[in-house]
Amino acid sequence: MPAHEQTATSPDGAPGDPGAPAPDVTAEIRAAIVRGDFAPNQRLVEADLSRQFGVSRSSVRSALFELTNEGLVERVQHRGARVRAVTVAEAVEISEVRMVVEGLCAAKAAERVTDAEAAELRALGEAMRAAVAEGHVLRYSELNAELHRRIVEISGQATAAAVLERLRGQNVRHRFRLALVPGRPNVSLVEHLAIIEEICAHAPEAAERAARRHLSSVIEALKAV
Amino acid sequence: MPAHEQTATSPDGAPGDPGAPAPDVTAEIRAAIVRGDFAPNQRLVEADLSRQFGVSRSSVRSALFELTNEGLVERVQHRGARVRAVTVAEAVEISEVRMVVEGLCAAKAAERVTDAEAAELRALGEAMRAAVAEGHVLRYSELNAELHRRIVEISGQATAAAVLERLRGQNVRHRFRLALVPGRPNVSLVEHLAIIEEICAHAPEAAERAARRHLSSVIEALKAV
DNA sequence: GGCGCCGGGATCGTCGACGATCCGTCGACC
DNA sequence: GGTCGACGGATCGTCGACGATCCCGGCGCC
Repeated sequence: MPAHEQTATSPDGAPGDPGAPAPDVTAEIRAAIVRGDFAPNQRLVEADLSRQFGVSRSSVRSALFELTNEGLVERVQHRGARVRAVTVAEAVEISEVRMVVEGLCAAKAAERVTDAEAAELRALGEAMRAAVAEGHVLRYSELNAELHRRIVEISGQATAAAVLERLRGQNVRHRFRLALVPGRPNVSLVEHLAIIEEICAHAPEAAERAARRHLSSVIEALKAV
Repeated sequence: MPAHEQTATSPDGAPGDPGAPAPDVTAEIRAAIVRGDFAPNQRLVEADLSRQFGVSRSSVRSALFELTNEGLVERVQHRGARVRAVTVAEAVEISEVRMVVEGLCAAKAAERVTDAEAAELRALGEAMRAAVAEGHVLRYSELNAELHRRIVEISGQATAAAVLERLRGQNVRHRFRLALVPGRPNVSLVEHLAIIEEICAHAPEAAERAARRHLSSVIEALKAV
């Protein structure tokens, strides 16, 4: 029955199976934007996307709303949606907010971290060190995201987590570019290790300072590009 | 032609004028929640709201989505929406995030504030002082919101502004209760004046500390209730 | 020749109906 | 008597169609 297989991810003109649990169009469009299939400032016409993904216009519409308040899409009344182009200035602003909120999370994490979690963080740090040593930029980037995510998790701040989640999605593009700057991973690594150490030492204020120092360095690097 | 007039605000069973520019249902529901017409945890059934406000279910649906990511409404797949009840613990979390973000804004405002804006802030401070002296709690509360908003505006941080806007909406209820604590306005007033002074003195770090001190005090007051 | 007005096309906002999913309840079986 | 499974009501998610709004181009007028 190979002929019956259906590529749920392929955006062809499939008739759309009414029985299927509606594959998440939001996720698909988001992925397409992050991946670069939809260029910045490209218009996103509801009817087109509707045909392209094989779902109704309502679904596309709702997806575009969701992506709008994730900050990936811009909408103007009666004038449609387009992929949001995040300028460097905006990326800096976003990172500034991230700086203070992640600082808060680092402080809270330092207060609440358990021994098991501390060990986990240290293991992450070692993995990052290894990735940098071996020049695995992509791997390092993943671990980076993982570390930030894990710290927020340990902090137990649901509100901050939601805020950061949204902010982070907006400058995936700039983040990419940043990881490729020569020498950048080394600087970044040291800062990350410092954050880990302060959290494991249950030093809230020092952890906050370390987190802010790190993001501050990210901001400088952003400005330099 | 007085008979043709239509009370756009009255949520009766009017047939709904298709020519009308669709009064913003989102705003109406939001107002109803903030005002207390819809109690916390009350179920918000799309069909009911649809009849109640005289718009189609799709419009109500879209409004509920918007309110959901403003944090005023909770939604569960296939199980409907209800008014979100913000616990004290959540209100504290929200205020903690506000603390660091408003701290950032205060610092940026201190860097960018012009003389005209400084004068405006000082005038606001005086108005607040007068309101407290005369016991105008409501007036003070309004000026309070105005001050915070203005500082963010001066800071020029659009991202931070958006984040704060959303956070602020979520604990309107708790904010109300707080203003009524005896002696609270006096404490709050002093802190506000300190923020204003540091901003006007172009002292970013001091301004950030003052803003954090203020929010920190708000958090303590929240916990005490 | 430049400016303002007006139609055509494209696109969005709104609507009511259909199918799918979930919860509560009743009945049967162990 | 307790537990499991099936039925029914309620509610949500999705769909395609209609009307409204906006931009773009051509035409007339100054």
